[in-house]
Amino acid sequence: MRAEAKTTGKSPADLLVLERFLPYRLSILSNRVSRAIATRYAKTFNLTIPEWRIIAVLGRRPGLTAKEVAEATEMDKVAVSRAVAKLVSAKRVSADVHDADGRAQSLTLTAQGEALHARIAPIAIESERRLLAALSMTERAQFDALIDRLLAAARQL
Amino acid sequence: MRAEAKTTGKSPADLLVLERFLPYRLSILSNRVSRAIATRYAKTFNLTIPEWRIIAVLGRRPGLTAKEVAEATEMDKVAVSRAVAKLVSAKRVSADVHDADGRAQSLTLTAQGEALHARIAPIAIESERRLLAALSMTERAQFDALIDRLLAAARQL
DNA sequence: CGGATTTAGTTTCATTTGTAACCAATGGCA
DNA sequence: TGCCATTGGTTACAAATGAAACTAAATCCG
Repeated sequence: MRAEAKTTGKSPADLLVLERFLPYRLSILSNRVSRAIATRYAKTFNLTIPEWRIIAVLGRRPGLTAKEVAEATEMDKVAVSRAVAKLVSAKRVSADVHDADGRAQSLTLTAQGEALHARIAPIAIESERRLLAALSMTERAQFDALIDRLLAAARQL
Repeated sequence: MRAEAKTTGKSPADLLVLERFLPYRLSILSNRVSRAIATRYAKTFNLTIPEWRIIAVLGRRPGLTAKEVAEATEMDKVAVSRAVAKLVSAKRVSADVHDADGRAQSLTLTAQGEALHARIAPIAIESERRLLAALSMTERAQFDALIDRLLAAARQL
């Protein structure tokens, strides 16, 4: 077979434009959003994103173990361990030995943690609302559904 | 989209469900996709994501300076500096003093870099295609447009 | 010109993050 | 029982990342 021209004449399949490449775009979008939110929480509450996630999940589901928190937040267990340690030492979360398993710990928000949760939840909702203000209601629903599908697809990449 | 039943005492505005929180979902999606792709490139080509981005952008736009690369890839200049250093020492990129500015460098792919680019581009396109296989053509277009809008919105968060 | 200011890129140092090894409690199961 | 593989969680170490200080070249402007 005849060799193709060296630098020109790329076939469409080979044309990679970073700015249009979905994984790249997702990364940029996620970073922009996360950074905006993270700096806000860091300044106001001295809270990192992993800590924030743990507060959020314990707020709705008290008594989870570290492992369950890891599953619920999709963080790995080391990250959870570290964030929990900080939260415990800040008296925002209490860790009690689990009834049925001496290794596991039952994690719950302390009163302080509850108070914090009550303050951050509305802010989170508000941030999301501000971002989504760029879309109509129908578009939001569409987007949400599409993200769901992609999340599932991405699981088995 | 389903209406939330008010079964807890909390008002809707305060109800934060991590799994449905868009910034969280975006982060998870982006991570899954990036991780899948990154491990593949790491194994096959010994290439990190920042390096990969630089190769991608120089492939289409040779002669950019580090600063321009930073802008094009949305990475900060430190990250670019480090990745470029690795690429240069691996002889994948060459950095020549810029004609008009002695501080700047003109970055181009070497022959090796070109060859690498020619190999990774189709793989990238293919990965993206596999992910997007979960969506119909119309949905892809929709999604893409929505991401564009959110990217713009996220810029001024 | 020539000093002050800005800009391109690098280096340094502190933090964060990821991987693997580790410890201790548990659950099989012979 | 008692041994061994498994599991929940932590620790240790290495690599990646980010912020700020730094070098050197360019620009501004008297």
